[in-house]
This record gives sequence, C-alpha cells and structure tokens, in this order.
Amino acid sequence: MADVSPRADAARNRSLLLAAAVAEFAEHGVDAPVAAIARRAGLGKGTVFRHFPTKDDLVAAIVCDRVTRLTALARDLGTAADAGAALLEFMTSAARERQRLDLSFLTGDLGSEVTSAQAELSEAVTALVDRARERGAVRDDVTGTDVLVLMCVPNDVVKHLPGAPAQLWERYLAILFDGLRPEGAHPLPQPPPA
Amino acid sequence: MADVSPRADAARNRSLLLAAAVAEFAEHGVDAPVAAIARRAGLGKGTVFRHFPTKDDLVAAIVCDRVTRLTALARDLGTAADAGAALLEFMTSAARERQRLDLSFLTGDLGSEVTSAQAELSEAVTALVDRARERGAVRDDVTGTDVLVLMCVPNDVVKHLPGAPAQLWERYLAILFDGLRPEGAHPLPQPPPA
Amino acid sequence: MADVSPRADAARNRSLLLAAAVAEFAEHGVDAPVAAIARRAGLGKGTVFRHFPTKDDLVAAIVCDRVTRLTALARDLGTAADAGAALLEFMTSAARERQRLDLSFLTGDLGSEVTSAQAELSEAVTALVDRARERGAVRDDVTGTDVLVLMCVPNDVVKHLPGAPAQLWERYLAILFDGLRPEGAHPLPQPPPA
Amino acid sequence: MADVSPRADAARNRSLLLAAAVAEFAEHGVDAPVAAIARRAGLGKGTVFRHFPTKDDLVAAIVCDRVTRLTALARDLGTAADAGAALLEFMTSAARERQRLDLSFLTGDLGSEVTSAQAELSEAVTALVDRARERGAVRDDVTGTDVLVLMCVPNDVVKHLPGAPAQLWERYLAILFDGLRPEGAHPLPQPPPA
DNA sequence: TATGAATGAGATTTCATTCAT
DNA sequence: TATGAATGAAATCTCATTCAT
Repeated sequence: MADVSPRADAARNRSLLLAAAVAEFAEHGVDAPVAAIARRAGLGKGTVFRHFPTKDDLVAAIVCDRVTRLTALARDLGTAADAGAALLEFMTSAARERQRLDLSFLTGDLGSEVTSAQAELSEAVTALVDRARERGAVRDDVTGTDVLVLMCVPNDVVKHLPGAPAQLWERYLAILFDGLRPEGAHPLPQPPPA
Repeated sequence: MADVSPRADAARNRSLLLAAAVAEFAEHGVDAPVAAIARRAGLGKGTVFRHFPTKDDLVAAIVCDRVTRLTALARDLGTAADAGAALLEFMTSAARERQRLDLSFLTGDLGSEVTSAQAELSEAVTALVDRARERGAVRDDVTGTDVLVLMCVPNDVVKHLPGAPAQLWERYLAILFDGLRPEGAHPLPQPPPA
Repeated sequence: MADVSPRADAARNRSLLLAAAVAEFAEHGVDAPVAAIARRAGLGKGTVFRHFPTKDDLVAAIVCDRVTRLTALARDLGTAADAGAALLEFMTSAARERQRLDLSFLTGDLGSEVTSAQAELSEAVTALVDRARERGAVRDDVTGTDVLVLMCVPNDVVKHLPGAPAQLWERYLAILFDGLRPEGAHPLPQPPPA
Repeated sequence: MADVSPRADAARNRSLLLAAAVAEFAEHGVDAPVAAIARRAGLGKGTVFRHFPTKDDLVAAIVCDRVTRLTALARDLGTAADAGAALLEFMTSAARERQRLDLSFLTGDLGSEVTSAQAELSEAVTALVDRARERGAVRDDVTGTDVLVLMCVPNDVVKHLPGAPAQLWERYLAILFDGLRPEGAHPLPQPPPA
C-alpha cells in the first residue's frame, strides 16, 4: 500500500504521455518530435524516455493498446445473434477508433509484444469472419485477414480528402461492406494472403 | 542552334532526376534524402535544386506527371463501348501505376500546378463514372470523387502486408469494385464529398 | 543503541557503493552511469547521491581509499631488511592493485581530502626510495616522486594491448625496475619533479 | 586544373579540422564536443561531419596520420649507422610527437585503415629493434612490440603530473631506455606479447 | 532515510538548402 | 550552368542531479 502512491504518479504520467502522443501524432503524423509530446503532456523530455526508452517503443505502446482493445471488441461480438451485423459493427467501431489516429498497426516490426497482440487480433477477427461466412452474411471467398486489412480502408481513404466531413468514412465503409456481401460477388483474381 | 543543346541537356537532367526520385521514393519513402536522388541520377546535389527549388517541388512534379497521365487515360477510356469495363480498366491501371510509387497525390498543398492537374483528373474521372452510372454499370449513388479516392484503396491496403505477393492488390480491387456495382447495393449513410 | 543500527546500515551501503563503483568503473570506465553503480549495489540512485553528493565525490572516495592503502603498504615496507626488495615489492603490489582499476589518482583536482592523502603517500614513498638509494639498491638520481609516477607505468602500458595476458605488467615492471638500478645508469637529462 | 580550387578549399578545411581536433582533444580529452572543434576551426558543425561522418572517424584520422608519420620515421632510421642511437632517437621523436596529443593509437578498433597503418608501424619498429638487438645495443629479450608499447610511457607518466615542466618526459625516457640496455639486465618474468 | 521519477542541458548525427568556385 | 562544400536547425537519446513520497 505504502508504495502505491509513487507508482500512481508514474502511471498517471504514462497515461498522459500516451494521450499526448496520440493527439500529437494525429495532428502532425508520427514524425512529430518527442519534445512536442512531452510539452503537450506537461512533462520533461527525459520523462518520455524513462517511460518509453525509444520513440518506437512509444509508438508500439499506442499500437498495442489499440490492437488489444480491438481484440476485446472482436471477442465480445463473437457471440452476437446476427453474425453479419456483428462483423459490420466491428468494422464500424474499428474505423471510428482509427478516426482518432491512423497508425497502421499491421506494418513494421514493433516488437514481440505488438506481434503477439496482432496475432490475437487476427485470431479473433478470423473467428468473427468465419462465423459470418458460415451464416451466409459475407461472400464465400473472404477471410479474416481480408477484413483485417480492409478495415483500414475507410479511414485511409478519407485521409486523402483533407476538407472532408468527419463522418465520411461511413460512406466508404458501406461501399466496402457491400463488396463483401454475397450478392453480386464476382470471383476474385488472387488468393487471400496468409 | 547554340542554345538548343543546353536546353536539351536540361530536359534530360530533369527526366533523370524525376526517374531517380521515383525510384528512391519507392524504395525508401519520401523521406529519402535529396543527396541520394542526386547520386542515383548521377548529378550533383545542387543540380536538383536548380531544377526543383524545393524538395516539395520535386514531389509535386512527380505527382503532377502521374496525375496528368491518369487524366489522359481517363479521357481515352471515356469513349469506350463498355462504360463499366472502361471504369474497371481505369481503376486497374491506376492501381498498377500506384504499385510503383504510392505518393498520395490528393493530399496536401502541392502548389497550383498540381491543384489544376487534379481538377482536370477529377473532371475526367467524373465523366467516366457518370457514363458508367448512366449505363447501369455502377450503383446510382456513386460519384467521380468516390472513385477518385477509392482507386487508392487497393495499394494502400496491400502496403499493410509487407510480405504480400505483388499482385494482391487485384484481389482488393475486385472486392471494392463489387461494392460499386448496382447488385445488392445498400443505401449509403453519408452524402458524397465535393 | 537506537541510532547505532542506522549508522551501521549507512556504513554498509557506503561500502557496497564503493565496491560497485570500482567494479563498474573497471568494466566500463569512469563514464559508467551512476544508475549502473546503484543497480549493481542493489540500491536506489538517490542513495548514491546521499552518500556522495557528486559523482566526482564518489571517484574521489575511491581514489582516497586506494591511496591510503598504498600509504599503509609503503610504511609497512619502510622497515624491511632489504630496502631494494622492499621498493620492488611496493611497486609490484601497487601495480597489482592498479590492475583491478586504473583510476589515475594523481591527476585532476579531487578535493582536499585526496590531496592530503596524496601528500602522505608521497612522503611514505619518498622515505622508501631514499632508503633504497642510500643502500645502493637504486640509482643515485632517482626520487620518491619518480617512483610515484613510474609505478603507474606497467598497467598503463598493458592497457594499450587489449588482448594481452593478465600478468603482462610484470614484464614491464621488470624492465622499468632495471632502469632504476644503479648498474649501467646513464645521466638523466632533466631534474626530478617536485 | 580547373577543379583544383574547390578541392583546395576542402583540403584546407580538413586540415583546419584536424588541427582543431588535436588542440581540443589535447586540452579537454577525447570527450571534447564536436561543436567545440567546429567552433575552433571556424567552421559549422555540419562541416565536421561532412569530412568525418562520425566522431570516431575523426579520431581515427588523427591516429592514422600520427601512426603513418611514425612509420616513416622508423623506416628512415632503419639504416642509421648506430642502431642503438637510432632506436633512442625514434623513441625520443615519438615521445615528442605524443607530447602534443596522447591519443593512444594502439587501443580500440578504429577501422581497417588504422589497423593496417598500425601493422606497418609494428613492422618498421620491429626491424629497428631487431637491428639494435643484433648489435648489442639493447637487451636480448626485448622485442619490437615491447618498444611499441613502451614508447608511450614517458608521456603517459608525465600526464599524471599536471604542473610538470614540458620536457620532463625526457627524464623518464632516459630511465626507461636504461632499462632496455643490456647492462645489468635481469631476466623477465613474462614472455613478450604478440 | 531510501527510493526512483522527473528534469533538462548537452552530445551526436541528418539533411534541406545556400553559395562560392 | 553544374557542382558539392558549408551551414545550422532540428531530432533522438543519455545521464548527473533534484525532489516528492
């Protein structure tokens, strides 16, 4: 009990830093200087490096957090009555999350922690997609990995239109999801990635 | 005569530089140092700045070139017999182009030249889409701007999968295009962007 | 009684810290971070600064300790039967000590405590050398200060040969001591330092 | 001819930098900041890194220069009439050189260029010592490598005495050289290093 | 008293851009 | 006109030291 208080402080600062980093990255991209993040968090530059020895570690922490939350969501939705609606809701929530910050959490080597978090997410999403496919809610030839990469689309797309309204991603998610439905599906020219 | 050869030289250097920049950006991203581009072109660093006063100008020139070529393609396809196939071919060619270098040519302020080139592209693509929509080849509620942003998707998506096969983008273009077809289209939650 | 145990604790920590610092400096040089010393001692970083307000103070304490021990040794040997053998043994022990950690304890301003310890060592070594010289064990023109600086040689020399065997210093101490003997001594071009 | 002038400038700056680095290292040790060297040379910080991509490269260049000059000297003296005097002169010159800056040029991995320069020096000094030994000018059991490491002694020793007169090293070189003479040589306890 | 979180000055290094030759 | 040397403003990261708990 006695040693909780200093740690509470450190935990609070860690949160402050993550929030500041998310905000700063959202505004200026991942090239935002660490100093700006520290300033935004109201902390010293060195404190950032105490919590995250490398800038990459900071990025990895954010990604990890995000991926973990998505995994939890996918698992929650894994037992929903309507498997198709569950998948759509997952993709919707994922896009809404990504609207805040679009760090691509699939690329690059961000360390083992992120890698295993990604593996868990992949598994959870695959389960979600498999179920939707079995119920005929999505086309036969779509896989969990497909959804994993496609769920980034709506936000990526909107990034290209600087002045666009905040909710525009919903439009493209809808178009994309129509492409995943069984109705009017044409055969795909390439096999799904591993 | 005397002043023709220097101009020919300058034009050749400009081409060399653009090619070198495309290659360098493709390999190392837009953060590739100007020095590397100069070296690759077999020219001095100062020559780069003589042709392109700023690194951004160099990027803008590449984007401009690319956009202009796409505009020409869109115009060529504007008279094809099958409007739907023409649109698909346009998006396919655009994706194939982008496979080489995925500078997002829609974002950011790259100067007036790029802006007007973008406007022309927008106009040409809108014509293409309008025609396809009138023939019933794509859904009623899709616009030229939609296609303009969506045609970046296949490559953007594949970027997230480092080890993926080179042609994987074809898979996602197919899914996406199925989403643009009239069959099984669900109403879209947001209006198209301007 | 009540205040005895904290003092005992403090003394123990001081020793732990000195030992850890010696080890760390030996492995990584004086640039070894204070944090590493604290970790090696199993103490907090703050504790280091409680005992030694400055990193320099920590270095000074080590030097002081070392110098004091050498002084004791020199005094012990001051009454030995064979004055020449006593001097050789002193230099041998000094070199062996220095093999563990070669902080040069003569250079720099390390504070008054070190300065006075150095003065005492100087006096003791001078006595040792004077006696050896009187007995004809060393050449006429050699002084205590000469020995003081020369006794660092064997280790300094070996430092230049990274892969050298641990005992190589003995070779160079032998050569050096031969240079201090009266046999075959040539006149020295410069007077001894103060 | 026409392209000599820009290079002349660069060469001059390179020399300026080397000189400034030697001076700065001599005053403040190798930990002297690169910025200080640049300032002393009257050049920008970036210019240092144009000439020497790394601080280590700068150190290596200095060492290389020094080693190369010593090699030339050793070779020059290799044909002198009096082999013993030649060796003494070599060690004297080496010490005088080192008096300006005592970068230990034997330790550490400074890159292949330095390594090969060191090898050449070693060979030249070995020739010098072998000849002296054959003429009976130095003791039987001394090698080129011994001299290579011992020639650093006089300066190392004097470093420990901050206020000492500039020529004090001559005194210790004399003592050391007496230790290398055949007269009064005692057997050495350790074999020579490779 | 002991701890270790926070600090911030400073070190190395990169790179777009300028300018003398 | 072409070159590449010079510049200096960041950016990342380290570490001695302070201070709240």
